Amino acid sequence: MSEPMYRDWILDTIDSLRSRKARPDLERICRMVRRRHGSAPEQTSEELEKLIQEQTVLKVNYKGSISYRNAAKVVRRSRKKDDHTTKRTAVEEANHSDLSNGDSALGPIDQDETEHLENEVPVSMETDSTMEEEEEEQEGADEDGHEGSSPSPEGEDAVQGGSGAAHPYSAPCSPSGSRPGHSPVSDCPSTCKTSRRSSPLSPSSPLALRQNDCVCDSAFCPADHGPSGMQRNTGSGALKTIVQPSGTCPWVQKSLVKREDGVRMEESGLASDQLVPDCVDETMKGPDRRPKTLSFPSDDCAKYKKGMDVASYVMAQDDVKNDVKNREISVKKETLRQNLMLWSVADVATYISAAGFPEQAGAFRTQEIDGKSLLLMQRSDVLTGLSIRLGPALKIYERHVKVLQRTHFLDEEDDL
DNA sequence: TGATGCGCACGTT
DNA sequence: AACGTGCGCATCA
Repeated sequence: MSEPMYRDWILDTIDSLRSRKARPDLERICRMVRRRHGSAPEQTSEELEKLIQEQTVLKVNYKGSISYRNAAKVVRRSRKKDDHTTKRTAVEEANHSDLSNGDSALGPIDQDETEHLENEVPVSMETDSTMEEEEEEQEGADEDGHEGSSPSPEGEDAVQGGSGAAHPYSAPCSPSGSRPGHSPVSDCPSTCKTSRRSSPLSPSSPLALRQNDCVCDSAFCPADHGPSGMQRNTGSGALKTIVQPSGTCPWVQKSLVKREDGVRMEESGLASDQLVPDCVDETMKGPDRRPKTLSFPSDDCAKYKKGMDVASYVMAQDDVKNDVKNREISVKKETLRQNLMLWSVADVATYISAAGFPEQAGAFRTQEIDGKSLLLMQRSDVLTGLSIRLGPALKIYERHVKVLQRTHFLDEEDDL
């Protein structure tokens, strides 16, 4: 994790640049940090990368160039409707929903966020891995996309859109299939159903939260998998949020669940639809997006479309989704059980941030809450012991802490 | 010369 | 219409 001091410097710098309407790019950030604090650009760059991995800072490709966003300040423009979340499993909710918190909205992750980032393309680490490809290649899921797969030529260039092209990325993204080799940063156009991509992330991965929803959820693979980022693309413009994986997360094991019917689901129990960092997203996107989250094989999709009205189609998807979710959850639970005790303070903070509470993640970090501590936390600890606002605290406790604890302890009981 | 301020255009919601 | 973003230019130190 990055040092708190650097985090503050960088976030302040990003805020400062934004306030003066200057693009918060690497060059400006490094320059300002050096000027203000005397820190070497290389060091700043390094710390910035860490922040990106922690999702404290979002790296986005906006109008053709890379920009950095203060995740805590990314505001979602539209609120998602809560009802959408109703059907989700507790786990899912935990993961997604909250994202919505006002601030969180910002959270890079949540879908909303992503939405609002519209034009931004998430850039994953230097190279973005494309998630799209993953779909196809998936089997190998891990490897592919991740390590840096390809530089993202288009990623940035693509963006070239600077021209204002409305959707610079659209092309690339589009049908994921369209571009086989593509750029690492692929975006999925809205057309891409989110569901399609399976994410390499492990369900438990905090980061995972964000990704999904995005339409393109890219798989964001934390650490182990190299740069996988979450990408989201709004149909419209091409926004990709980039979330970078953090190298340290234990949860990285990926899990892809493949259904018999061939549908690949994201394992993350976390939400299939949620995010993102993207992302970024917010976890939940509007209702309209939900359907996308689940991907059906094209045939099935066609069937549904033919025989059902939209509502039925959506419901059917939910059913399928739930079914898949249950499977995913079991996988997730195992992963969680194994990893939660191993989560470091940074992992917990990343999780909280990824869940849509970047501002509150710092409190967990400050109080040095690691996986073990998280399991011991009581409601009052979260509500009053972290000095965070009540609203976010309640959401964090009910949707995340409690869920994680429950999942963890239930598993233990099962083992006994 | 570099930092900063800000009008304005653009894109999305 | 409101809002976020950032280019491009003017101004300041």
